[in-house]
Parts: sequence; structure tokens; C-alpha cells
Amino acid sequence: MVKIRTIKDTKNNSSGPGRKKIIDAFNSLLEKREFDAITTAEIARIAGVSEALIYKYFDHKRDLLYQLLREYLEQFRPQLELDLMGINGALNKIRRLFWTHIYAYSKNRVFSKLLFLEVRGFPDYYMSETYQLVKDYAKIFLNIIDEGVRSGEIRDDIPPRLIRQVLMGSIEHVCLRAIIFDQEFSPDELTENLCELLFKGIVKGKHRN
Amino acid sequence: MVKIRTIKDTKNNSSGPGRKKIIDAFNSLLEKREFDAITTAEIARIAGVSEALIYKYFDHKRDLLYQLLREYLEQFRPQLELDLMGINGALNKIRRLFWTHIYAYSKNRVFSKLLFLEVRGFPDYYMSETYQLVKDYAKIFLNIIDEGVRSGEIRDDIPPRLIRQVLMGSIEHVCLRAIIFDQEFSPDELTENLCELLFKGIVKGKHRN
Amino acid sequence: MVKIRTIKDTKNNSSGPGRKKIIDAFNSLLEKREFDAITTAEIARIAGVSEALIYKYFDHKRDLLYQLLREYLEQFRPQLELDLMGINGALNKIRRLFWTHIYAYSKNRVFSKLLFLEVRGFPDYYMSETYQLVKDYAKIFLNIIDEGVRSGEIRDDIPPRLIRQVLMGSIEHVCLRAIIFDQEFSPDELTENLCELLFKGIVKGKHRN
Amino acid sequence: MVKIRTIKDTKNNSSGPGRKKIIDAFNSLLEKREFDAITTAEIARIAGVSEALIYKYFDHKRDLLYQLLREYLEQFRPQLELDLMGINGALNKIRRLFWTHIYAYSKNRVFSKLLFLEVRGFPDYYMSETYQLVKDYAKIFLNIIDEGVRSGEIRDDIPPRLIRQVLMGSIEHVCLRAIIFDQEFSPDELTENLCELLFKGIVKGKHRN
DNA sequence: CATGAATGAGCATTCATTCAT
DNA sequence: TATGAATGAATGCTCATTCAT
Repeated sequence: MVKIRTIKDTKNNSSGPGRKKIIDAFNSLLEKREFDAITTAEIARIAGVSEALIYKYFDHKRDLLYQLLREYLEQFRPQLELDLMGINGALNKIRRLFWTHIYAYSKNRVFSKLLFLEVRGFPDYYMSETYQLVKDYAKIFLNIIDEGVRSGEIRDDIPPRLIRQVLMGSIEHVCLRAIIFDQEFSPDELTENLCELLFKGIVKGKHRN
Repeated sequence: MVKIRTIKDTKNNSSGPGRKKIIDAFNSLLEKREFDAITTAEIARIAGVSEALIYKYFDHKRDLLYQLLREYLEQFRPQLELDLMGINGALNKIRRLFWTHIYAYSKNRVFSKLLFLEVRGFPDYYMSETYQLVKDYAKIFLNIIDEGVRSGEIRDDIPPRLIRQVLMGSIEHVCLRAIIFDQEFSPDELTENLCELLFKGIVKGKHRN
Repeated sequence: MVKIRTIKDTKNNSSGPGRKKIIDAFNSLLEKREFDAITTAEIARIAGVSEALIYKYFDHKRDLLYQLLREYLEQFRPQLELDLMGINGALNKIRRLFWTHIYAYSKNRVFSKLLFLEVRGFPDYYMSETYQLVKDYAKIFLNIIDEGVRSGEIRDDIPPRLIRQVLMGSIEHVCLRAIIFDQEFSPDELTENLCELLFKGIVKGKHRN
Repeated sequence: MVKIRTIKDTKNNSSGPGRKKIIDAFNSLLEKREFDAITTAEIARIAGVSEALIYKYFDHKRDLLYQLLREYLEQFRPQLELDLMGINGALNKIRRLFWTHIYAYSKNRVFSKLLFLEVRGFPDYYMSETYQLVKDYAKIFLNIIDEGVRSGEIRDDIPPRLIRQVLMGSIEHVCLRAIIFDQEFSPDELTENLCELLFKGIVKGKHRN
């Protein structure tokens, strides 16, 4: 069932009229169902193409997942870099990142599900080019934290990596719940609360600004 | 593939010589492989029983997961309640809870994987008795936070549920990484850092106690 | 299509009511069609069992071939040894072997086809336990030739292995033709002619050296 | 899988730059793998042309086999006829034929495999123009035998057709072994031994009747 | 308490082949 | 002369699950 694949992810053949139909169909099916519960037959039917065509563009079923995820991620990154421009201060950048992050999840439930539920736990995912993009993205987070530490905005008595994990983990956990239970969530409010909490901590203190 | 099941989880028939063999075999297989990659044939072979016997004790394959998870959780709860006795103050309780939590994950990787990777995302899980235990457990967390809010230890300007999500999300995210990449992690150190971070926030401030 | 398999041939599970039905069905299908042109679905249908049952008794489709061939060979060997008892002289033994050999082919076209057309040319066949039986059988031939050489009945100026190859090759070639073109052939007559030819050669003449 | 084809073998369109690329690619693939294990996709890839082009020159995949075989055979025949010129006596001609035959096999393993393993057992092969060439060739053999019988060189008490079968069968069987097991073999030595054996028989002794 | 025997239902994947351009 | 795009059709194989004994 879970075959270990080689490292190579994507098929060279990355364009073609049918490809879009397939990946769109796949995406739409993921909105309602789990990856394993989706059959290639179904994908082909929805896409209006033959099952065989899937295998012209994708190495195997799971490759659909990686290529779709990759498209989401690639579409994301440039936006992300733009978003941070003109923002001063690590904390402000983090706040902005939070918002974009949460907003993206709230708008793209399929993307979120893929990331949170489908690909994790598959060894080959961590070898994939796609995972590199996720790591690149995490790197941005870390850089901002480092910047904050250097500028004195962020505490230096806690490992930056742990800070990143808590920040990203918080977002994911909060969004995951909402996604699983199909609840709406407001990026504005969530960002506000999360920043408030994570910046200043849960302790009610006397002298914070 | 993903069949929707009725609410009833477990089979009455909850003991017997073969049952232990089966659940042990299942547990040992989970150490190395994903649930879906484990076949009933394999479980039976490792357990040294017939495949049919599995269905004397378990309603269906996924039931193995729930029953195993349940055993883990039940073995957990009494320990948890004991742990909190004699501890004063919400923050101290949370710190203690963190430690126990992280400790449990670090010792029981199978348990953690189940919780983080296998059951989530399956609708029937959220209907299951097993999920009740998880909710009960989350409730304890919430109660402590409420207690802290009332006593003035914890901020009252952030929804307690969100606080809980961040607390639990942080733990899980941190542990998940370690589990997926098969890294060791120290409960003591992690607890210390996490509490420090989550209690006081990431902002370097002047006047905290 | 032609997957290289591991060396292990047969499934441990070598008995059971359904197994016979399957192998009988397979055998009957081979009478009319080539191995590759026979589907597992068809075998199951003729056998009156499910496709899945095939895989309880056979590792893969080609395993059916090897197991069937093996049964033929095993049913053969004891008969063969009995046949040679009480016969004196290498040439007489060879003549007897020829007859039995040709008789077997003439009676068992399926068996012959398997041996001549289906298994040859598949690398894994030469690794199989089944091929061992064929080799064992060829060994008998060689032993008789050696015996004849020692007793002075058979020429010693030609490598015994080559003699064997010509003897066996002649039988096979002659029978293969008949089998492919679905012609009857008479073991008595063929044996007579072949022995006459191979024993004395094609050259006409009384006084050969 | 094994579709029954009409009698027409080859496509008129018998030349063109792409054709050679295709048939060369096909030939090179046959060196290492069985016909059925070779895909049209692969042939096209190796040839550096599109899959579709194959169908400009060949009616179907199997047609590649027949056309390649035909090329081998045609390249053979003139050589054969030349070879026999100036040789007197049926036995000498047979000896010469043996040598050429074995030599051809030893030099052209692909050709041999085709003939021995791939085309046999396929009904349509026996209807094909290509098979005609094989039959023509066999006819030459038969003619020589008849000539020998008439001239008194060859025994007349055994059906000439059977003699031919034994002669050709012996060569093939001996060569097939070597080809399957990728062994070298010496045409000179083999010819000598085979002629010695088949001409005079395996029986040792001067005074045969 | 346990199992041998059997299966229903599914499903990814392959591949030769076509045809408009 | 050549191909990019697409497919129809097939098929081996898996696996959870049942039930008579």
C-alpha cells in the first residue's frame, strides 16, 4: 500500500492541456475527501480525461499530492516576500507573517489539509523537493526571529528554533482544529490574540507595555 | 477505503489470551510502519494467531487503533490526576502538566504517532469514545487555565480556549518533530523552555518577575 | 511486465480444496491458449472460485506455471525410474527412455508446451526448484550415456554432454512440431526411427570405422 | 493480449530515416530483454523518435519482430546459396550448412533468440511471410537430404523429413542452451562433433548393417 | 477459544495504438 | 516525415472481512 518511492518527485512533462484538468479535479476532490479515499478513476472522471493520461503527467498517485502542494507553495512564496517588504521590526514582521499564514490557511483548506494531514508521516515526503519549499519557508521565520534577537526585540534566553516551533505550531494547531471541524476563522482576530499571547505570554504581569 | 462507521467503538469481548497477542503485535508493527501499511495478515502472523481471531476482539481494523489508543489513554489518566495533587497555583500545575505530557510522548512514540498522525482527520474518530478521553484530558487543561484566570495568575484578555490551544499545540508540534525524525528529547529542558516562553512571551521586556 | 521474482517458488500452503480446482482450471485453459493470454479472472471463473483465492495458493500468476510444471515432473519421475528397471544395456535404456519421453509428450500436450514454449527464456525459471527437476531428469540421460561409453556400447570420441543434447534436442524438436501443429504422433514409430537414426547415423553404408 | 492478426505482415512503407533508428533501437533492446518486456515507449525513447512514428513503419508491435527477423533472414539467404556452391556431395553440403548455421547463431544472438523463443508458438507467425523464409530455408536442407538419398550417401530407410528434423533440432538445441546461458561456442568444434555424431550415430562399432 | 477456507470489491498502473496537426 | 496529446481496455494483485466448523 505505502510503497517507498525514489527521491525524484515530478515528471519532466509539466505542461499540457490535460494536466490542468487533472490537477483541478484532484484539488476539488480533496476538498471533500481524504487522499486515500480518492481513486484515480474518479479523478479522471471529474477531469474529463482518461485514467491513463494521469500517468503521462504524474509518476504515481501520490505524485499528484506533491505536485499540487508544490504549486500551492510556489504560488505562496513570492507573495510572502512581498508582504514583508516595508515592515520594520521583527515583531511586526512576525505579526504580518501570522496574518498571511492564517489567511492562507483560511482561504485554502485543501492546501492546509495536505500539509497537516496527508503528507506528514510519509518518509518520502521529507526527501522531496516539495518539502524543501516548506523548509525554505520555515527558514524565513527563523531569520526574522534571529533578527529580533539581535535587535533586542526578542528574548535571547530561549533557543530561536524552539521559538519558531512554538510560533508555527500554534498557528497550525489553531487552524487545524478549525479546518477539521469546518469552522470559519477570522485571520484578524486570531492574529491579534495569538500575537498578544505569544509576544507577552500568558502570565498576567504588572509592568508590560 | 475510508468507510464511515457507526459510533460504537469497541467490542464487549475485551479480554482473552489471543487479544493481548494481537494488540502487542499491532503495537510493535506501529513502531516501524504506518497504520495503513500494516495488514491484518501481518498482524495475525506476528501475533501467531489466525486473521479471523482479530475479528473476535475487534470490530474492524481501525478498531485496533482506537482500542490501543484507549489503553494508552486510560493508563495515563490516573497518573495525571495523581500528578497534579499537592501542586498549588495554575502556572505550577501547567508546568507539571507540560512535563508529564512531554515525558509521555518521549517514552511512547507509538502512542504519539497514533495521536498525531493516524487518527486525526478521520471523522469517526471524533465520534469515538476514545476521543472523549482526549477531550476529558483537554478539559483538565482548560480548568486549570480558568483557575489561573480567576486567581489572577493568568491573563484574562485572551480567550482561555485559545490559550489552551496554543499550549497544547506547542507541545504537540515540538514533540511531533522529534518523533517524526526519531530524535531524542529531554522533558526537563523542553518543559523549562516552553514554560518560560509561553508564560512570559517572546518579547524581551524590562520588568517581568 | 516481466518482473524479476525472488528465488522462492511455491507457497507453503500447498493443499486445500480450492487449490485443485484452480490448477485444474489453469491446466485446461493452457490446452487452448498461451500463458500470457490467460487471465487470472478467467482461471477463477473456470475454477469456480474467487480470484483472490488464487493468491492464497500461488505467489503470483507465473507461480501457477511453475507449480503445475512441477506436478507434472514429479508425477513423471517415479514412473521413469520404474521404466528403466530390468532393462539391460545403455542403448536399450535409451530406446526405452525415448519411448516414454515421446509417449509423455504425446499424451500431455500442456506439459510439453509449458516446457518448450512458456518457461524457457525466463531467467527466474532457471533459478527455480522446478528447473532442478528438469536437470535431475537430464542427469539420468547423461548417466546412461556414460554407462554406455564405459561398456563400449557408445562411442567415446564425442563429448557425452553433446550426445545428450542431440538426443534430447531431437526428441523435443520432433515433438514440438507436432504439438504446435496439433498433429498426432506415434511413439512407437517415432522411437523406432529416431533410435535407428541416432544410433547408426544418417550415413548409408555397412563398413564404417 | 495475444491478438490474432490478419495475414498481412509488413507495411509497404519500408524505408525512411526514422525506420532505421527504430529497428536499431528495437534490436538493441532485444539483446537484453524479452520481446514482451520491451515497450513501445522504450523503443521510441531509445530511437529518439515519437511513439507514433513506430506505427508509420510497423503495423503493430509484433510487426517489429517479424520485420527484424525478416531482415536477418534475407541477409542470410544469399550468403547461404553462395556457401553451398562448389561443394560436392550431400554430406559435405550438410557439414557446410551446419557450420554456417551455427556460425550465424553464434554471431547473432538476437536473431537466434527471436527464432527460438519469441516467434514460436504464435499462430500468426506461421501464417507470416517471414515464416515462408524459414520454410524455404528448411526446404534447402530437405533437398540436400533427398540428393544424398538418391546418390546413396544417405540412408533411405528413414523418412527424410525426420532426418531433417533431427539435424535442425540438434543444431537449435545445442545453440539455444548456449544462447540462454550466454556462453560462447565454437562453430568449428561443434560442427565437427555434430556431424561425426549425426552422420555415423552414437553406436561404437565397425560392422553395422 | 480459535481457525481454515474463501471472497467481494476495489484499484493503481501499463501499454499498444490512434489521430489531428 | 513526424509528433504531442490522448485513450480504451485490460489485468494482476491486495486486503479487510466472514463464517462454518
